[in-house]
Amino acid sequence: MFQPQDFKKNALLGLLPEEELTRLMPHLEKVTLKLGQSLCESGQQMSHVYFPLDSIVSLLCVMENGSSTEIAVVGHEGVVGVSLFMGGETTPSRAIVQSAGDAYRLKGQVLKNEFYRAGPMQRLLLRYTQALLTQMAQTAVCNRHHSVDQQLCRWLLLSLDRLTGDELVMTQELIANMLGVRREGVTESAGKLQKAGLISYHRGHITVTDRPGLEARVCECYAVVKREYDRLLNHHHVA
Amino acid sequence: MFQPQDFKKNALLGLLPEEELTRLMPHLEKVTLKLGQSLCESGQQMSHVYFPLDSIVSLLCVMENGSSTEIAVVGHEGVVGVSLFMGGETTPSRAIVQSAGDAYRLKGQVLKNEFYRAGPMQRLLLRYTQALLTQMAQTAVCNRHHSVDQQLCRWLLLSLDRLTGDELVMTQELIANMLGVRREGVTESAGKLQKAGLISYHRGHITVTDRPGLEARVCECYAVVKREYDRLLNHHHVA
DNA sequence: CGCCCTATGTGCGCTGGCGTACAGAGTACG
DNA sequence: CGTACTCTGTACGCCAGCGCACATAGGGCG
Repeated sequence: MFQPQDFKKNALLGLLPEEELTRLMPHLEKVTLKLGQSLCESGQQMSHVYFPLDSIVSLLCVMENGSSTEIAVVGHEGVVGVSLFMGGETTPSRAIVQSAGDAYRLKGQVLKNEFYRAGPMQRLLLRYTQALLTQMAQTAVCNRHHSVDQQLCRWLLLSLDRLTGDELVMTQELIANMLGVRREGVTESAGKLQKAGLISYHRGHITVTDRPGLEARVCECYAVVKREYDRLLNHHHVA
Repeated sequence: MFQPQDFKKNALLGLLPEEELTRLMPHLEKVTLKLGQSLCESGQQMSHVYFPLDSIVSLLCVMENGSSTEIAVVGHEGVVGVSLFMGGETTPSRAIVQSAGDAYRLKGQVLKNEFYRAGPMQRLLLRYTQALLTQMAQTAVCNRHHSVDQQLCRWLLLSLDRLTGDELVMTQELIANMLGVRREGVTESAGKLQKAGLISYHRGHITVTDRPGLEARVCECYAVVKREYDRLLNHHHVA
């Protein structure tokens, strides 16, 4: 069954001109990503790149002692595996599925062939990579200067933007791993948000009940990143 | 006077095949960068990209309240202005000269023309951008998990790698701005390093006297980044 | 139903880094 | 040569987040 609108659930695929998308379609393979699944271990070569539809993937930087920090998050607006077309083939970071869902994947070689045509796909992927750069930079600043409270808000909003509903399936333990803080710290911050009536959660399920409230409480980092994504990835730029 | 070896002080230019370098030469303009000079303000379009020779440029993320954090550092191994060829034209970060010295610069349009030939220059710049990604990611983790002591070591080593001598012209105040910490924190950490005999400093001049000592004390972040730069930017990859 | 495992809540002492304030010491410059 | 400014040292209280320990509670599953 031919479903063009299905591809377009991913913003990058959706921004491709018809010609490019048609060329790629035969190679796009739909897969379901499970919570916690690893798409890429540190330093490992990826066989495919992934275009999430309703799934969310976290890029993590893991340290020798095992503690980790999320450096960026990828959802339907992006692609996992930029190192393949950037030429490095591998990266020192891990890619973990943070929210289960579907994605299209493409064999690395197919993507590279398309990329090296130096057409719309290349321009699009490079713009996306720049957005990713901004996200990482802002994450670095946020880690330095902002409280766990604010970072939790940022994280929730970033996730929400990449989901269809308003519920996240995610334990506080996992959030703590993402943010690189203690689980107890997340418990405390989440408790505040719940008391303030912004979210309600229960054993691994978080429901955002007052998104504007979250936005009022989040640090500027969220808006900076969002603005940059909007600027870099809209239809004006893909002639 | 024709001085091919001069260009090659910058690793990226040095890795270019003769043909590409020859094509660019007429457009490469040598400039002297002064300490504290701004090459790019947040959100501003750059007219040129800069290939540092013996100068060092810091990429900073500035926040609304004015406090800032260095997210990456660029020296003779790289180029300032990746957003020009990545397609975004601007970035939300600032580029400030951290150590005075020379650089070659290239008009934005000339670089883009070369980039869109999709030849060795493009591959090289993309590999460099990936290295930059790694540096930012590692900076984010380091900000989260490591002490000011360790971060100061990392910062000193990163700077040292990009200088010819073993002396940095840099006040503790400026270092604090880079690391996004208090000036007093830097004073304290630098004092420890001096007592340990690793560095000696005096009113804006820091001399590294025991580099192996610094390397023994630095966190893993330094090595991760260095390894990735070495891997991505060596002559094997530019066929 | 009862057991166990997982998720969350809470409390405690500790410490690193913050904000602030101020004191000495170099250095530039009139 | 003296003054003004910059750079560095030090001290104090404060607090966010850490590490640890342990208490509850929900849910799955035999």
